[in-house]
Amino acid sequence: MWVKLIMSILNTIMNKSDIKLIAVLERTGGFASAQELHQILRREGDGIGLTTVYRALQSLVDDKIVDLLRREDGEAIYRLCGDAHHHHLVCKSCGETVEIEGGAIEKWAKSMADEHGFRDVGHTAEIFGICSKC
Amino acid sequence: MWVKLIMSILNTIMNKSDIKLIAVLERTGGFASAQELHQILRREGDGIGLTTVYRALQSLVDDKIVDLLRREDGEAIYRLCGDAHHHHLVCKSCGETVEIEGGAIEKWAKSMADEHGFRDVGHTAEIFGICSKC
DNA sequence: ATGAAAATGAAAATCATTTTCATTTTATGG
DNA sequence: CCATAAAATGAAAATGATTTTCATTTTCAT
Repeated sequence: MWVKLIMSILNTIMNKSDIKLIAVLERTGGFASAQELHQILRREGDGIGLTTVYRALQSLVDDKIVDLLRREDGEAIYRLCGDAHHHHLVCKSCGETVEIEGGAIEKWAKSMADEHGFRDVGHTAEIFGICSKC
Repeated sequence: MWVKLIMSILNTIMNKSDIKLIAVLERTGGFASAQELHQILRREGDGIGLTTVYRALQSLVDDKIVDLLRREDGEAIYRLCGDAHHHHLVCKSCGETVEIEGGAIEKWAKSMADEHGFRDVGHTAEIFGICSKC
């Protein structure tokens, strides 16, 4: 009975495809584009359609279960919100990426938001340059 | 004679279209997409083609005369590098944008780059949330 | 089981961006 | 000034991610 109620509530915001996508994102554990996620599922034998992948990702973003970011070429990439929040230092030449800690950014975003009366704020911050090897 | 030499040097990195684009970016003074810049030039009677606008913007980006950023929908937007470097606080609901100062970010980017041996670093940082009116 | 609502996916549509290619403009040496 | 090779241009086609359409399938409550 409780299970049924809880399931019905869950169903109002989530369906099987949503769950599949969450599972893949969890398994791959980082950023991935819709096209990549679709290919992974296909490779695993799931016949899910690309359209459904896009729809599921959209609804997960709407429900704030998944974050949407952009690659440098403009392609959308997704990651589970639950992932430890970090930023990236990317080499423009070889593409090497280092995950870095961004405590300073969190504080900056918070204080700027407060100062201007914004709420529910998120942020993006990436650093790009040339790594020591290049 | 000097003029000729200087012009020939300038011509190796810049042509008339490049200059047109710089002029529009200067006039509009902020971010604009390739399509918008093309429309503005057309409206002003310039018959420049969209292809040329894209090519000019690309070469200006390569020469670090123009910065390339991304709107939330992934569309590329451009601005003159010379513009005072600042960041944005954007309302996800109504789109209102506030320019904010980012001294803390500059320091963070610098120290992270140093720590990991990166050079020639740039960065992007935007904050998005819900403004007081929404 | 049955009908309504939700989910699905194939194919077409969109839209920014890039590529192709034939034409025009520009610069340079004679 | 002229010929010509190189650079620039733009129309149209190609590309690639994303969205929309729409007919079909699945789910679910009755």
